[in-house]
Amino acid sequence: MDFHYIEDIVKLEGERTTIKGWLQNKSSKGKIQFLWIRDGTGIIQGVMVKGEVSDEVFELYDQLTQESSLEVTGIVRKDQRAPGGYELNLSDVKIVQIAQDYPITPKSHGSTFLFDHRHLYLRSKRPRAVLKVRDELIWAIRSYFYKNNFVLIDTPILTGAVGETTTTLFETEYLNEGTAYLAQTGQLYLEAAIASFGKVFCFGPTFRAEKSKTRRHLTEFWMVEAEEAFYDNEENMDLQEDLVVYFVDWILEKCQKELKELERDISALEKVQKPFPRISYDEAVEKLQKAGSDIQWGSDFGGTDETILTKMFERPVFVYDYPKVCRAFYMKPHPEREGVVLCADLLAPEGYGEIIGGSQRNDDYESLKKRIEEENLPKDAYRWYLDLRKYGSVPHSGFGLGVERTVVWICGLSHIRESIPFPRTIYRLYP
RNA sequence: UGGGGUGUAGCAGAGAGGCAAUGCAUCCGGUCGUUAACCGGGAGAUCGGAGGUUCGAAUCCUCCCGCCCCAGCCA
Repeated sequence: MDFHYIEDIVKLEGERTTIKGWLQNKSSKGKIQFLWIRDGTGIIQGVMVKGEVSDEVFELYDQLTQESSLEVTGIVRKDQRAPGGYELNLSDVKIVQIAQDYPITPKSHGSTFLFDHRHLYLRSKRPRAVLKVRDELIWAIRSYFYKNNFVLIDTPILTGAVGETTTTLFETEYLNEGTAYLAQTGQLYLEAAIASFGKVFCFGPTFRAEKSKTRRHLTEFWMVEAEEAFYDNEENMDLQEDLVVYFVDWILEKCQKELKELERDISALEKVQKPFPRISYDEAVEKLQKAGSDIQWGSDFGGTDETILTKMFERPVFVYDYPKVCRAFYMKPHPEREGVVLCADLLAPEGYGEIIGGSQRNDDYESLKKRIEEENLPKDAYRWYLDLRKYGSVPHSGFGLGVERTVVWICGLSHIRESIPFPRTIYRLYP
C-alpha cells in the first residue's frame, strides 16, 4: 500500500508518510494552517507553515471544505500541542474530491436534522463512538457463546404464522404460499435445534410492526437468543448473568476511549459483577407499590415502573416468576403456583430497564397444546413446534437479549435510535 | 391509538399585535500553534400550509401537514 493508517502513526515518527481520508475541519492562523484528517482509524492534525511548503500547496487550503476527501503527505512529528501527541508536517496535499456545503457543521443540531442526515451523521464523533461499542458488544457476545460451546443456528427471517403471541407483524406476499411474516423471534426454531446441539444461539434482526413511539422501540432491531437443553430457570439466569458480566468486562477493556467520548460514568459499569440480585415478581410489585406506583398484581411493568425499580439497584436485577397472563404461551407453568410461569427478565440498572427476557419452556405436550388453543393461535402453524414435545422432550430454557437496548445502557444513551446505524422507527424508513 | 408540545435563513435560535435580533456555516479581508480559534466586513427569511380577525399578524382564532416528547405494546 502507498499509504498508512492514522492508528499506526506512533510507529512512523520521523518518517515521511501518506494518509488518505476526509477533512474533518480546518483552521488558518494566517501563516500557519491546520487540517484535521480522519481516516476511519483515527484523526490526525496536519500542519502547513508558509515558506516550509510550496506556495502551490499552501494555497490549496483555501479550496478545502469540511468533509472533502484528500491524500496528504508529510513527516510524522511528535508535538505536545497536537491532539493525540502526533502531527503531520505536510509537504503535499492531493484533493480527491471537494465536498460542497456539507450540512452537518461543527455546531449544535436537532435530532430530526441529524437523523434525516444519518448517512452523513455516521461520520461524527458521537455516532462513531456508539457504533464502535455496538461492534465490540457483538464480538463479545459471539465470543462468549463460542467459548461456551454454543452452536450458531441461523433462524429464518421469513416465517409462517408462528411467533410469540399476536403482536403485530410485518406482512409480505410469499410467492404462491400466501402471506409470510417477518420474524419477531428465532426462539421456536432454536428449540428445535437443541435436540441436535444441546446449546444453541441465533443472532439476527427481528421485526415488530407495533406503532410504538417511545425512546425504547424500533420496528427493526437485533436480538441474540440462546436456548439450552436441560437448563432450568435458575440455571438460565446463571448463564445470563455470566454473559452480561463477560461483555461488560470486554467493553470496559476495549472501549475506554469511546465511553469517555460519550461521557459515560464508567464506575457504574464497573459495578456490574456477580451475583445479580434476584427478586420475584411478587416482591417487585410490593417494592413498586411502596415507592408510590399504582401497579396491581397481574399486570406487566410499565416503562416508569422499570425505571423506579432499577434505580433501587446498582447491578442488573432479575425479576422472576411473572403471572401467566402477561407472559407468552410457551413458558412453563410454575409447579406449585397456579397462574405463575417460570421466567425471568433482566433489568439494567440506573433506570435503563429490560434488556433480557427469558424463561423455562413448557416441555409438556398436552399442557402446551392447551395453551396454544387458549391463545387462539393457528394450530397448524404450531404443529411442528408441538412435535418437539413428542420426540424426546426435555426440560429446557432460553432467553433473548436486545442488542440496541444493551447498547443504550452501556453507552448511557437517552434514545434507542442512536444505538443502530440506520434506525427504523414508526416514522422513519430513510435513509 | 390517546395526552402534551413544537414548526422563524443551510443549521441553531430570539421576537408573544407596529422596521424579523444573534451565533455557526457560506463569501471577502486580517492574524505564526489551533483544539467547536479569533478580529473586521458582506450576502442570505414571502416566519410549515390554507383560511379568518385587525388600520396593521411570525405573534390572536380555525382547519390541515410535519416533527418531538410521554403513555400503551415490547427487546
